[in-house]
Amino acid sequence: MALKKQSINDIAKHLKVAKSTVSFIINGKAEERRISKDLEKRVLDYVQEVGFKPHLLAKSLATGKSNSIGLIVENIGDSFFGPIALKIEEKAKKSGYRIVYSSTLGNTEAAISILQLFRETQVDGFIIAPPANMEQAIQEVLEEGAPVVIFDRILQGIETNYVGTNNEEITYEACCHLITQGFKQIAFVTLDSVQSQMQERQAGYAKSIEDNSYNQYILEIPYLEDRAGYKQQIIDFLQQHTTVDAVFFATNYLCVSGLEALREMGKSIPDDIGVIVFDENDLFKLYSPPITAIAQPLDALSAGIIDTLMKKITKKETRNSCDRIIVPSSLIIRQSSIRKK
Amino acid sequence: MALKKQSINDIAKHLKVAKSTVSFIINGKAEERRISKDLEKRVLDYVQEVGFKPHLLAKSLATGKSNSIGLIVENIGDSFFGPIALKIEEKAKKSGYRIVYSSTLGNTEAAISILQLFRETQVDGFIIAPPANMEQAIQEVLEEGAPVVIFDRILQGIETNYVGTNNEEITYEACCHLITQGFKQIAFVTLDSVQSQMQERQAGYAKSIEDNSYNQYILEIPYLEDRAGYKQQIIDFLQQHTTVDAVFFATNYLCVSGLEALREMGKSIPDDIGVIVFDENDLFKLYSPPITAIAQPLDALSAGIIDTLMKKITKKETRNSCDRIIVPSSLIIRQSSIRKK
DNA sequence: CTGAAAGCGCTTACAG
DNA sequence: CTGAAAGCGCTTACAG
Repeated sequence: MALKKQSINDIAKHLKVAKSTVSFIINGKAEERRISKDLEKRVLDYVQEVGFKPHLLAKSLATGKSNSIGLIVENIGDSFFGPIALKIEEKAKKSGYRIVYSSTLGNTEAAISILQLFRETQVDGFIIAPPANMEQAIQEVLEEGAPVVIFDRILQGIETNYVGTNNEEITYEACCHLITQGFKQIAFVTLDSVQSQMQERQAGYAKSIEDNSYNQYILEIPYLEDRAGYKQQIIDFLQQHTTVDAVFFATNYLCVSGLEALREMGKSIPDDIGVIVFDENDLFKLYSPPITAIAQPLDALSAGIIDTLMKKITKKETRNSCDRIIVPSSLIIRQSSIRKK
Repeated sequence: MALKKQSINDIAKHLKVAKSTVSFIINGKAEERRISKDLEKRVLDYVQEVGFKPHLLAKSLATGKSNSIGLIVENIGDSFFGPIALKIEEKAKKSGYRIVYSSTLGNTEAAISILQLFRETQVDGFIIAPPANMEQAIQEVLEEGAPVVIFDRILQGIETNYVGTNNEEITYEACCHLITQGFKQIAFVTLDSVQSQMQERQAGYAKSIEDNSYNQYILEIPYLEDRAGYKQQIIDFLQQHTTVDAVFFATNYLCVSGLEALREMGKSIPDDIGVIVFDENDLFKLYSPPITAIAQPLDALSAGIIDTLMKKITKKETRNSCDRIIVPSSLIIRQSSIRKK
């Protein structure tokens, strides 16, 4: 039953044909190479019989293609990156590509070494949600000619494909919604981060506040691997700014900690304080009261990502064409941001 | 700046030494091979200068090792599998291994084809949360001598390493807790699945009910890719069994749908109905009221998984030794299962 | 102390 | 219509 692994060589020997012939037949080039139907069938039958599996590594070495894509996200366990990784994988599979993934946890050095590793293993393309300061490392990859698609956040100064959402506009819209509801002292809780998506969200917030000549209350928290730490900083901040009557959380996990903080402080939503969060998940939907959330279109994003990458991988497009795809998010208004009359 | 890719051959030529010598030096075997410090330095310096990166695919082909591990989970976007994948990745990285992952979405055929693909790409080992009927496919992998660790659910009849939790005991404990609190008509909402972990959980439930001569109310739902469908089935079930006063949800996503169902039905927790869920996440912790949950020890599980696999990969242990590691979960009692006096 | 050579399993011009 | 040969980039006995 358990036959020893067969190589293309073994097959060729057994059948007394050249291994090049076997190779052509296996790869469906029998016709093109004008190999006789007879021989083709003999080879195919035997291949079937011994359960021959080509050695993909060897194939990759010979062809220079690995049929794999390197996916670098911040945290595969996160409620944004996890589901999007799943969708990317599904779509990649349809094109015959597999995914090699890794989480950076926001650490630039980790991200760079992952990138190196992926380069060394000859992935055919990269999908990256880059932490700060990865410009140069990614530039090197680009110079080697490998296609890369950046998503979620963009990097200044490097020419590559990008898929993201309308962070600034949708945040502006969300904050205006709060203002319309009568909230006046709106805080913005974000990461201490130069990442573009965070900056854009903050810009949207700032604009809405300025439009109405209100005050800005901004809490910037350093990225922590241990999320428990966020809660205390949010509590401290809210205790310092007691007039704040609404909070916009710029990421899902900041909001999770924020909800814990508000609960611990005994604040009631939305009576004491209104809440909106960027990103959507089960928790926000089912929380009491349900939390108004900005939902990114995971399907459209992942489709944009994989389609762009595939186009670059297969078409060998002219180097300088870079796609920028912006898919709009939607504001899902729930009780947490509705002022009772 | 952008130097063309150097191979070991280019280096050897440039330095006018044999490529074997370069290879030995790069792999730190200079001493062992008694290569002169002088030559070693010359080579190392040049390697540094041109930024040589070894071609890992070629290396793998030559050595037969890929330094990669295939990880097959049910759903990378899930609140159990996502975080555990992250931890596995972190630990694997420390041992110099990278992870190639894929989600099965509970589909056996998908799982088998993933397994095939991973075999063809010569991963050094497998970590699998198998759907039903994968025994044979996994058996074939084992016969090739590749180490595999099964987790979350076990497969009957195949001899391999397994890491899991004490599903039956902890479910029994959780149900007894409900009973102690005075709940008498306890329902068990589970998947229509032969997977061992689901069976074990159900056995724990059944035992607790039998111990007290109560009635069993069991709802078995087929695994759906679209989780929205669960909610209606739970509503229907509860409407048929109006005497049910507590529900045990056997997976996190069943509970998410269950909470939606209860909300839609206007049932109040725990006054109308008590709730316990297998698996822990932010939602359960922050729900109103907080949901009593069984928390699997993600750190211990992932450590068990990766340690076992590494042991098998590196030590080339005698084939027949199979580790079975059971790490106990803990019951986190919260308001959803506490009867008000 | 160092190098020439065979080999890992495949592909693909090239020649007949 | 089919095969011999070189090559992908590395490792590792083996020989000197």
